[in-house]
Amino acid sequence: MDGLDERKVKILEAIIRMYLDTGEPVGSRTIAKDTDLNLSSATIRNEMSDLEELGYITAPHTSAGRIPSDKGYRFYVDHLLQTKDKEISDMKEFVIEHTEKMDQVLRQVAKMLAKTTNYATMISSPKYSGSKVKFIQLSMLDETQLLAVIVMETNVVKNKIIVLKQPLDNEEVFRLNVLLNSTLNGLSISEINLGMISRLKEQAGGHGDIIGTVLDAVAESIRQEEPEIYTSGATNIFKYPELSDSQKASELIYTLEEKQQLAALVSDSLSSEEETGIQVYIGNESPIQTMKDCSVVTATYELGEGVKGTVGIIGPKRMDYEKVMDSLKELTTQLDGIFKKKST
Amino acid sequence: MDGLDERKVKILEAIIRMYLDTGEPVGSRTIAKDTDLNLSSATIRNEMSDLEELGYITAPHTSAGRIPSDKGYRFYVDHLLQTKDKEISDMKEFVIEHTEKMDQVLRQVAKMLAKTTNYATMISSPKYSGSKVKFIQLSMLDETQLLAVIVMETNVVKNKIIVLKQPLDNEEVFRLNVLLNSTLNGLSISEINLGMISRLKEQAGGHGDIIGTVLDAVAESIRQEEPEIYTSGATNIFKYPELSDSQKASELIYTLEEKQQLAALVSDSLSSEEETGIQVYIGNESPIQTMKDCSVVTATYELGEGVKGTVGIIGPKRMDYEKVMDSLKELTTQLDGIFKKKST
DNA sequence: TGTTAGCACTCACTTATTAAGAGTGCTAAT
DNA sequence: ATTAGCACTCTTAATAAGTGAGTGCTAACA
Repeated sequence: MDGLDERKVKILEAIIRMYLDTGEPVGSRTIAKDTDLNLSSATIRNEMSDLEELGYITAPHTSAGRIPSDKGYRFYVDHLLQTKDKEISDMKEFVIEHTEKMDQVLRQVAKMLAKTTNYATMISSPKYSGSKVKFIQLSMLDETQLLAVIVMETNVVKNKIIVLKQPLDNEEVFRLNVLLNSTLNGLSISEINLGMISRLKEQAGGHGDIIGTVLDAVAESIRQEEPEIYTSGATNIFKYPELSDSQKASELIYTLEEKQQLAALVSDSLSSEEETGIQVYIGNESPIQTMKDCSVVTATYELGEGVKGTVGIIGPKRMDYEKVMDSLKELTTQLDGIFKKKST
Repeated sequence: MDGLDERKVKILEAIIRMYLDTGEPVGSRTIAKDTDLNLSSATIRNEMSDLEELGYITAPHTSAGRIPSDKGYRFYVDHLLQTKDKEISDMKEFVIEHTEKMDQVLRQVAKMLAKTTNYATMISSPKYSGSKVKFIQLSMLDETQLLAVIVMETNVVKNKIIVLKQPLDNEEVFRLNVLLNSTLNGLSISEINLGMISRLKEQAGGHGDIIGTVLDAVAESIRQEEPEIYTSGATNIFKYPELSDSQKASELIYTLEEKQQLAALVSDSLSSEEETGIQVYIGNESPIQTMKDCSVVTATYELGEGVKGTVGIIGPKRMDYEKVMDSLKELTTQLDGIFKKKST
């Protein structure tokens, strides 16, 4: 197993466990005492020396204990950590009442997660990639304003107010409504092609510009827009001395506040084909430079038919991986519940 | 003038100006040199001693220079600062296409402002207090789902999906639409009373529950909901050493992240009857405890007919009040432009 | 009487020195 | 192979000394 005998593994695990707990480098004596190996500190030292040579641990300076390296953490996560594999409930059905409501749920989720884990958190809104048009309706608000309401199959509702140069009478509005619905119903954006658009405009008889604007709104609703990302608990990083010096904290919080860079994390996480949907980035494994001193654990949640989003936890490398991964699994199932309730 | 002769005022001003610039306590020699008073440092010292006694400045310790006290800053803002009074454009007309779009504009504004000022910023979404119903429309999405679209006079659009036990036929939907529009059109929430509601339900003939849900949605649209607050540039506070120790930074950023407490600031600022709409909170004058080491400058923007919001800048006490106040004035006029453009 | 030069004094901040402690690596004995 | 012992290293905390900016006071001056 990667050049490690059983004893080395035990020692490595002990080192990591302790370090996770205290955040302090751990020395040979501590290990000798707190482990059931019944070895002297000297022996442990020898083993530690080996482990260092193999790259699993490093010493911050000559006479401190050792701390896990990225490789060490990686080993821990991959081999040592066996989470109690809770059954992941299959979430299939869901209805979303409102995009706005969705907002609040996600915000709340991020907040709760931050509070319970004591780490910084992020959550991306689900990506409605292949979503289809369910219903379109135009109505005149007053002489110059036309309201377009577009409902997608996922029940995402989009509104757009179009300012007209001259009013449309009721009959025309009705005609356009029929035209739009009969043509676009059940189509996803990839199925709406140029030919169809020009045909539509033609049939609209002089109101081609309106059709154009409406179609733009439709496109906007369906488009692979970069998903919204919500963060919370940024200030939790101050709880970990190794991250809270002015420089690092500032950078970190900035990336959390700006959100933009987090998109890389989201798409990376979404594109991965992990069975469990959980992904762990340790230090430089993360696509985000400013997080090189952190670990990031992400999970994918899925609300049926390819509608996916990402939840993530950002903390120090010595984060409690076990707890975090469990929380995330738990959460994904809870999300199911939340969205189901929203549909009634 | 508050027990200050002209010379004292000049010295006080010099102290504040310098301190704003450097963030360091300023001593008598510096003043003696950098001022056109042609006095020796000893004289300045005497005057400074007086100023300290009067409470305008304090010494952080025996042998440092002096820094302005809250009272000193207050004097500066009230008497010494005469901003070039740019004409505040009267913003009357406006149209808002989308609540969602609104989001983005506000977010963007906060961001820009943070970038140009190098302080943390916040902006509250406008409060549509007395807004009236312009248009209501119900439509069936499928057998069980009814979509209610509510448009307010400010062009805020609200959607609500109502799940039905049994389908409504087109005729009934039409009837309900007419009923709702003819009854509610042009009314604000305070004008929709219980009598009207029960009458409506009665006329709805068996669909009272639907009316109820729709009315709830209407109420939700108009309600004095606490406005959304957007913040940006939280990490700017790290640029000011006096705010960036772990403890203070954490607290500050937390209040910015949580937003909730900022509501106090918004309502305080909105309720004030300052002529210019600009409000300055120095240190403990702010309603928010965690900002006792900061100053906050807020401005009210108004988009016609009592629709108001607040923009704020949060920085160290030694913030560049002049620049900040100008920026805010400038911004309020710009906001006008932005919202006007959105309407075309 | 207001202003100024001079001087002793204070106090934060910097740098150097020292001491203590934790931990390692190596060697020699078991 | 394991372990005890010991010299060595390096961080951290504590202490000391020096520096310099700045003050407050006093006495002289215009």
